[in-house]
Amino acid sequence: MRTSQFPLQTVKETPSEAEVASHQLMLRAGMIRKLASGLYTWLPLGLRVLRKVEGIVRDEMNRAGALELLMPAVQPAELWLESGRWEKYGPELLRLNDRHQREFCFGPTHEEIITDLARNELQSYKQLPVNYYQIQTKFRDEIRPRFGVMRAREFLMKDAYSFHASQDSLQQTYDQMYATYSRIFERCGLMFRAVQADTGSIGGNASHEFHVLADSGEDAIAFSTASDYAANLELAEALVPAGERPAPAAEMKTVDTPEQHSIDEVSTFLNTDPSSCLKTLIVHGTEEESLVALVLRGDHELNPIKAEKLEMVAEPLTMATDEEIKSAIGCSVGSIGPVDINIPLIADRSAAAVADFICGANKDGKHYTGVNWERDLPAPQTADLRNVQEGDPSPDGKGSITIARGIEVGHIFQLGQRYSEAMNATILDENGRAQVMTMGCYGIGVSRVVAAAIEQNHDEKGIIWPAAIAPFQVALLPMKLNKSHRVQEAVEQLYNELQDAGIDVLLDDRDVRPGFMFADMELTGIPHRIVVGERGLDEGTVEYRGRRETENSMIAIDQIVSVLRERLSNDTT
RNA sequence: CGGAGCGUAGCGCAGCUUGGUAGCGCACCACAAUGGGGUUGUGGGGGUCGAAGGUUCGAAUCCUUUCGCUCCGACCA
Repeated sequence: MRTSQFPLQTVKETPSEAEVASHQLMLRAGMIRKLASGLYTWLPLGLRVLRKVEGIVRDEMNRAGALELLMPAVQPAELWLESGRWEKYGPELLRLNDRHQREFCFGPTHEEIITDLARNELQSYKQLPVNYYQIQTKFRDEIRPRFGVMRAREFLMKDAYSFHASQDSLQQTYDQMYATYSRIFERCGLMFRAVQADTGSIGGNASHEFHVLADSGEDAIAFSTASDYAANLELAEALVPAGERPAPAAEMKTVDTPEQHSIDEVSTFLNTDPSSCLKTLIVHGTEEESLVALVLRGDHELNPIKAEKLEMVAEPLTMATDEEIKSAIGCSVGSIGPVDINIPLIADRSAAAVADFICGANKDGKHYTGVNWERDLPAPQTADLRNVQEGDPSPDGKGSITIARGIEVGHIFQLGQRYSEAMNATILDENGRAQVMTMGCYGIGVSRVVAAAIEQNHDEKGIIWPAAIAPFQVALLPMKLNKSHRVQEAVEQLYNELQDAGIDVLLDDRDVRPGFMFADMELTGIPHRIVVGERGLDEGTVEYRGRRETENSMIAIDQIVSVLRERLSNDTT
């Protein structure tokens, strides 16, 4: 391809709307343009990358024996009513009416459609297992679209759904998809981790998320230093602290703590450590107008997912308002404590293991010190309520926790019979009896992978593509193209040779100054660059530089194609 | 949806407080010079100032309404 035929729509200035690196760079490099909130046009340069990711995904899915199909993006309401999700899915579902006022939605996912297909197409256990997939545009009316195509409303997704006669069979396909996903992200040249995940609203048994590791990622992931344990922070268990709670050593006293509200303020004021303070959070309970007190160690953070799984606690988790707290407990937020509190109380397991602690006295401006469970107040009901922290023991008993950030690009689920049962998707088993099928589902955010790749691989000059998904593998830059016949001849010949070698090459034949070309090629992230100029030609060489390198190397012009071919084959493995 | 902010040329912004010819940089077009890290000069094209209504002799500017977008909190590939 030549830049004269493939214009680079690059811009020097960063559009003000873009917050994160990938969004800024995708706009600046001319990969995408925004049409409206959460809606993007993929320009030719961006589409080349999207198609390459898509190609890898398709290739690996096919290799795993999955069958590609294509379902409609617009779906009739009936099926969603049948599964119960027409009500449940809420405002994120874009609903439409046709000219006859029949109700439809634009598909945010396709469980209903595929289950409907399966119940019609599949009659016998002999047809199982099957794994159908598609690569298709989805729409989710996100509350807050953000970060360009990272969290767009319309996005490209690969979604797969498998059907089984047994849990064993599901487990086999699940394991195979786990391996397939690993291969896909490896081939994309990305650093990623598979982590245990919450099954969330979709429900089901096992679930893993695949995260591209990047400091700007929205999710926190807990890893073990000594094993392959990895879990979403939402899910990672904080273990019961080892050892007995120390015996009380101090007298319980009331102290004045004027204007000291936060744990930091109180612990600094009393010259102690946050870990010896307990904080008490008041949340709404399941019962009408009821409140529940959650007690955590001062240096720990509440995990809302864990909290809202408690029977007593309302889902979704909401904090009580200042007024509710004032009227129920009689003090303001900064002075609440577990002693003599008049609402149900649940303590985090770590908080229950602290002796001689400091806590609010349920009177403004007062705290207690030297408080002890069982002596000064009853031993609490306990639960795992907190986020794990760096340095906590790993839940699998091996090593300790480190925390990294990631971007969720894939998610695999064992759905079980959630949809097949609701929609009566059955097959006949060996005994001729109807049996509800067991399902799995497997998603990859194809357009998000593109953004995540940039988030993980960029520098101050621009994008640095992994070779397998780069829009072009090699940039060919002639110096003084319009002034030098020698350069012209050499570069044309090289261009043809590279193309004949099956290399994706972009020849910059614009009449622009070299600095302009360099800047554009670096911004658009083309991994390999060749400069052809008079200087080199005198010696029979061209200049080569990899996108991550800072120095040129001179390579004989008759060697360059084989050198490149070798580097590219190393890149893609 | 709640809170904050912004809408002026394709992009980045000034002008608004104190009403009076709509500006700057980048990009774009033409010519010339330049030609190995976003070069320079000269000349040029492009804006119903988000929209509607009001106040006024006169509104980008003041008032009201409305739409859109971005950011901070609850969803997910």
